[in-house]
Amino acid sequence: MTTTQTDRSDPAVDVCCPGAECELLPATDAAVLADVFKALADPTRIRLLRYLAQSEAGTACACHLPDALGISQPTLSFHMRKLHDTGLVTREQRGRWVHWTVRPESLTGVRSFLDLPDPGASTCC
Amino acid sequence: MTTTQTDRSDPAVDVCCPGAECELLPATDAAVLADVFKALADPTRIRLLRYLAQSEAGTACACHLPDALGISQPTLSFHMRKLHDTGLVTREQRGRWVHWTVRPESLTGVRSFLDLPDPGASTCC
DNA sequence: CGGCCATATGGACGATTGTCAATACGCGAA
DNA sequence: TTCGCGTATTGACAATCGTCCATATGGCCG
Repeated sequence: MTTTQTDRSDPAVDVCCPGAECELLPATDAAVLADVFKALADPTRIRLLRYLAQSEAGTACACHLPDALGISQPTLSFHMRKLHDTGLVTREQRGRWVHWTVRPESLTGVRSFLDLPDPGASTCC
Repeated sequence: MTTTQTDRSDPAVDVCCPGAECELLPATDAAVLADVFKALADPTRIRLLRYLAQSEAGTACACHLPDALGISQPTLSFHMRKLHDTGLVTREQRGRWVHWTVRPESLTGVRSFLDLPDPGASTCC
C-alpha cells in the first residue's frame, strides 16, 4: 500500500532512493509547529514581537504602535489576538491600557525544529 | 510624523509607556523573515523539510512522498516549489528523478530572530 | 453619573493559499 | 525514435487571511 511496485521481484526498482524508509514527523506534531510558524508568517507580527522582546522585561503597551506601524487600531488588535491565541504573548490589563509580554518559552518548539540535523548525520534509515 | 502628540507640552502624556521610543525592525527585514516563516507555515512542508534533513546528506528524492503524506503528486510539487522559491532547498535532476537538498544556511536568519533578547535585557530606549 | 479613551468585535471585501483533476514537459529505456 | 515514467504546470474552487470602517465594551477621571 505504501509503495506500488515493491512487490515486484525486480531488484533494480529502488535505484533512486537506497533505503528510503525514513520516518515522517507525525502529522499532529507538524500541525503544532505550523501553527506557531503561521503566527510568525506576517511582517507586522514580526515587528510586534521584536518590539516587545526588546522592550523592558519583554513587556510594552501597544498604544503607540498603530501610528508607528502605519496600521489601524483594529488591525493591531487583530494581530495581537493572533499572537495571543498562539501563546506567543500574554495579556495584562494595567489600568486603562493593555500591556503585552513575550513568552520566550513558546518558541522553544520551533527553535529546536530549526536546529535540523547537520547534513550527513542521517538519523534515519 | 511618527507620533501625533509628542509636540504637546503636557508632561503627563507618556504615563503609559515611559520612554517608548524603541526602534522598530525595518519593514524590509520583517518582510524577508516573514517570507521564510510563510514557507514554514504548513504542516506538509514541515514534514518535507524534516524528512529531507534527516536523510543522508540532507538529500532525498521525492518519489515516495505523495503516498507517504497522503497528498497528490501535483500538491507535492506545489510545496517543493514553494520551499525552493524561498531558498530552503535546492533542486538537482539526477537521471530521471529529482533530488532535493536542505540548505541549512537559509535558516540562519529566522533562527537568530527567534533568539529574542532575554526579558529584561532591554536593548531599546 | 456621564463622558472620554483604549481596546475589542462584527461585517465586508480583495488577495492569497492549499488542494485536486487534467494536461504538458523531459529524460531514460526499449 | 517512440514509449513510459517522474515531475511540473494550468485551471478551478473552497477556505483562510489581512485590512478597514463602524460599532461595542469596559475602565478612569472629572
